Amino acid sequence: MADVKSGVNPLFLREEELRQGMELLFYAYRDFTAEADDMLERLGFGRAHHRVIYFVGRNPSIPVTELLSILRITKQSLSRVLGELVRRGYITQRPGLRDRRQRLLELTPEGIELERQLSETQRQRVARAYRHAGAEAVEGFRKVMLGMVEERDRDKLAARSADRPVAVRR
Amino acid sequence: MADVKSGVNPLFLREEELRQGMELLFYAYRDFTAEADDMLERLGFGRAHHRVIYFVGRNPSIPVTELLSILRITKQSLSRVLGELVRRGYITQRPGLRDRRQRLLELTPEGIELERQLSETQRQRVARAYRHAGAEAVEGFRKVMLGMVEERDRDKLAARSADRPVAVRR
DNA sequence: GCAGATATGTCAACATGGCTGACGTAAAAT
DNA sequence: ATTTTACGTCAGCCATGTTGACATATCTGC
Repeated sequence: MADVKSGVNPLFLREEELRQGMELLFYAYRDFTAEADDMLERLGFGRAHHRVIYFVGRNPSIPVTELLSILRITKQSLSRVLGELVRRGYITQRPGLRDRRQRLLELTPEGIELERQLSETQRQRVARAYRHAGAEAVEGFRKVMLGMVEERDRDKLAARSADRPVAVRR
Repeated sequence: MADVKSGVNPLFLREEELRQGMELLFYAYRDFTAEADDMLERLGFGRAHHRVIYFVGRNPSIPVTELLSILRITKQSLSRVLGELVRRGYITQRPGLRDRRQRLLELTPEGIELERQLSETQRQRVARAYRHAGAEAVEGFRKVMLGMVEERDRDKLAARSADRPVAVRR
């Protein structure tokens, strides 16, 4: 009775369902990044620069180590792109007050403007998808996506929907 | 009365909501790929090899051009990884019957086994996220993700959930 | 049947962005 | 006083993306 063709096989359906989810991740990420990549190329930057600009803009005064733990790359890889962004005037570094070993990162006004432009198409893409799918679907999207993320990063992300400061840095 | 702190500003909330969605994409993709990348490295392959193996396994007898249109890379980039996979016995090529210019790609038994191993952790991650979020959330996830994908690829993906062959190739 | 388009492959050269390992300095923590 | 931490830097390697040019086989349209 293992009738594969009729789809009564729950294992087959499950596998198919999971593969569809995997593919959605691939396709969505592919298209999510494509437009910003074009813009970056015209500026002589790459996707790595965008990630740094994005997360510095999102976490003003972030120390280097924390940025590394978000990006999950080595400090050498980061310092290459970070150095360019600092030299070209998009990011500034200042020593931490409590811990003067730290270099706290901030976007300059130019950095803020660049971040805004770069993320604009991406925000629009997400906005469009949210609008078409509806509020309930968005809740489901968040739940599932959060479940894909490593546990140690979940709180940080889940907190984002609340209307309160997520972290306090001085 | 533009009280930013109290969150009554709908623009602020919307922006925050969208940025959270963007970050979910980044974090989920980062963690979705990490485990398989480790396994690939041990085999002397990279993520690009995985993508090729995955989509060839998913679309048996796929011609090269179609694979290129899925991956959105140049044929030179593809031919490098594809060549290695063919040489190392994970993929076979055979001429198309209707169009003998085509090289239709198939996984060998070794390729099927490798694909299974590589995707196993990813399937588990998706399965876990689906299980914890529930069926309704999964529907929402699908809707939103589909809305992020370029329109021309949506049909192909949406059809996947149905229990019928998606394409017929000979 | 010929001309042009298409599917594929290949070569050379280059850029981006990962990685490792080694080493150095300043400041904090014990 | 020593060790640990935060950060930076140098040199070099590898994977994977790019462009442009060119070759071959085959298909399609007139």
